[in-house]
Amino acid sequence: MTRIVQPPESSIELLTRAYALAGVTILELAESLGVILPHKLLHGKGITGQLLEQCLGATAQSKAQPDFVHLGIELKTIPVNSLGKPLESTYVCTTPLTYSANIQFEESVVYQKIRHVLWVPIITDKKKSLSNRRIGTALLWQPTPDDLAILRTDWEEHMEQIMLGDLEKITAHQGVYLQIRPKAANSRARRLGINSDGNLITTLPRGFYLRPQFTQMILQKNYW
DNA sequence: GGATGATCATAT
DNA sequence: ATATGATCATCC
Repeated sequence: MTRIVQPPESSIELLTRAYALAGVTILELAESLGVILPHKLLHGKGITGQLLEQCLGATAQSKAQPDFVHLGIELKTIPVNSLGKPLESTYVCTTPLTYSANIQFEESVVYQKIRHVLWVPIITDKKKSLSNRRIGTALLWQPTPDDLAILRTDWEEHMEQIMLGDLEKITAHQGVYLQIRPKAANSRARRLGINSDGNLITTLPRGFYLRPQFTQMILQKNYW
């Protein structure tokens, strides 16, 4: 998608733009941008996030960088029910599977993406169509020290398992706030990884995700 | 009903 | 081919 909106110059400007979208439906947003919505969300799972990126002036890249690089802010749309409860987990970034060097949590892509997030709730009724989902009140958020302590521990445990070459032992059951799940076109997709003997292997691509319990806590703490 | 593992579209 | 944008589909 082409960018027709200039990037916001400050976090305040970004938040002001986001607030102005509260109450707008996805159909209205799409029409204002001249975008035709897919008839089924199955064939346009990422469209909501892409519409928000476009109208908020995100620096449209597919990189391991926050959406607003100059502000260090990541944009996340999050589907919520009428009570504000998240309906899905939140993808963070690709999980490195050939990891070896000594890297600290604060240097990780996970941290760079999570340290400052503009959450845009999308009020969603899964029985209804994408077009009548409605944008909620945005929240500019940073993790608390307690949040960070848990996220750091989760990340360290995941990365240790990867460094030990235990890729096939990874399961979504692991991690308090941050989990690892498949992130691929399908279950036959393969990426390079390292096994417990230190040899290169191919394995299922994975991504880091935030559990809904965590994002629910974020939203409810900040809206209530 | 909620979580895990699987999947779809697009940009680069 | 891989990363980002996510939600779907099935199992418990």
